[in-house]
Amino acid sequence: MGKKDKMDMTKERLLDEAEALFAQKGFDVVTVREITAAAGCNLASINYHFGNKQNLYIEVFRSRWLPRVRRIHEFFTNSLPSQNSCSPAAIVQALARAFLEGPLSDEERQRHFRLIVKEIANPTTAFDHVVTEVMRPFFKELTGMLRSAMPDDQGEEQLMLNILSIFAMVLHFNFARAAITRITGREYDTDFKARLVDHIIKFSLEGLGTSK
Amino acid sequence: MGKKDKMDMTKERLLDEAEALFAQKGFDVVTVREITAAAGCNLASINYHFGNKQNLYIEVFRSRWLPRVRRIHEFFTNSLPSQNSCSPAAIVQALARAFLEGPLSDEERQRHFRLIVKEIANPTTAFDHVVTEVMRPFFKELTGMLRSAMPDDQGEEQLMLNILSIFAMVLHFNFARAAITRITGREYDTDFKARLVDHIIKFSLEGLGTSK
DNA sequence: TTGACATTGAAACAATTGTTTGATACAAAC
DNA sequence: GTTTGTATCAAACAATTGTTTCAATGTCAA
Repeated sequence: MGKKDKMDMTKERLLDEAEALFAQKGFDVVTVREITAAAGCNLASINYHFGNKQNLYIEVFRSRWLPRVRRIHEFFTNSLPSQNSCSPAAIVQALARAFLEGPLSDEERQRHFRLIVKEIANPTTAFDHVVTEVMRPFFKELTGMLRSAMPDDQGEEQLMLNILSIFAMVLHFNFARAAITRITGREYDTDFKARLVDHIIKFSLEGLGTSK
Repeated sequence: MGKKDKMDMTKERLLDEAEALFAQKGFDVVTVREITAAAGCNLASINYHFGNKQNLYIEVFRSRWLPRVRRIHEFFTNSLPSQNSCSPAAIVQALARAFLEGPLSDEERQRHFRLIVKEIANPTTAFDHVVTEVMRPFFKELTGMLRSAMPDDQGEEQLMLNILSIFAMVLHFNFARAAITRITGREYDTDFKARLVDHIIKFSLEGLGTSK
């Protein structure tokens, strides 16, 4: 095994373990000792490969989060019946499915949403990249699609609120797992998750007010 | 001014400033030096009055968060047209109004939701109290009300998901302020907030599927 | 006024944090 | 085989953390 490979392996392991821990506990709670121990490498390796802890965090978003959301977007686009002029129902369904049962594994999805929810709660510099590179463009794309799809033309603000509401539910049911389980007594088993997807799609569609 | 008053003042100030800071930054990021400085008292006062930092956090929930959610609940009950057998629309409207334009000031509300969202994201022992004392009972009450109010009797699970979805939106639009502003470019001014209340009520009602 | 008690204050404490250092191991280039 | 450069390692670093200590202060009861 070449030296280059070994270095890459360490770097990749660090990114993987760091993302998992950051998503689970948040940036400040996780220690570099925790990450390096999980990655099975030396304490100094984070500073060697990434400069400092903050840069590692940024790099997690750049090399893990962004590619993943691009995969989701691709899945969404491919799920649409036709490239332009779909029904609102088709758009919402493709959207919810892409995020909830798209290309991500269950563990991946949980990591993905927990990470971004922490950023939404307390935005850091990482959020700037995410907003400008992914969120704002995707948001514009969606409003454009929905505007031409909705029968009665709603205002820009109404469209915006509708999309935000759909994302609100997708985010909520993913990041509030533990709480929902404790409040309702319902476990997040395969059954319940499938039920959730159906519910979110149905609730969102009705919420749009175009399902009738 | 008596000694007792002064002591109470310090304790109250500590609780106020602690809640504001915990809501803003989260438990681990906030330092006891930050809190005591904001409260204008000595570094040791937290340990003197509350034993340790963790107890202060618990006490914030007991003496600030719980009373506030009881006020909201009272507001909700009083807003209902009649004590039993209301329409789903009336229930949802009273619910959303109680949380979004109820007895809480705007700043209070933001603190309130940011605090509980952090607990939902990463539950501590404080969450146990909240779940058993407030959430689960309120949840049961709501399902009971809605069950008898809904025309077609939906399953327990369906009712549960509907209520969770409403809370998902209430929580989301309160805690994701900064993110929403950055994504959409829309400020959280009086206008927008009023618009939000209307939207959440409408979206939720449609989502319930009983507005037709 | 005196003594007991509760609160505040400044300083120090031990533990943990992210980061830096210099030695070591090792693969590729000459 | 020597040199060069990179990655890893144990150890130490300076800074910050929550907590403790003990003297000083002020209040109320006797």
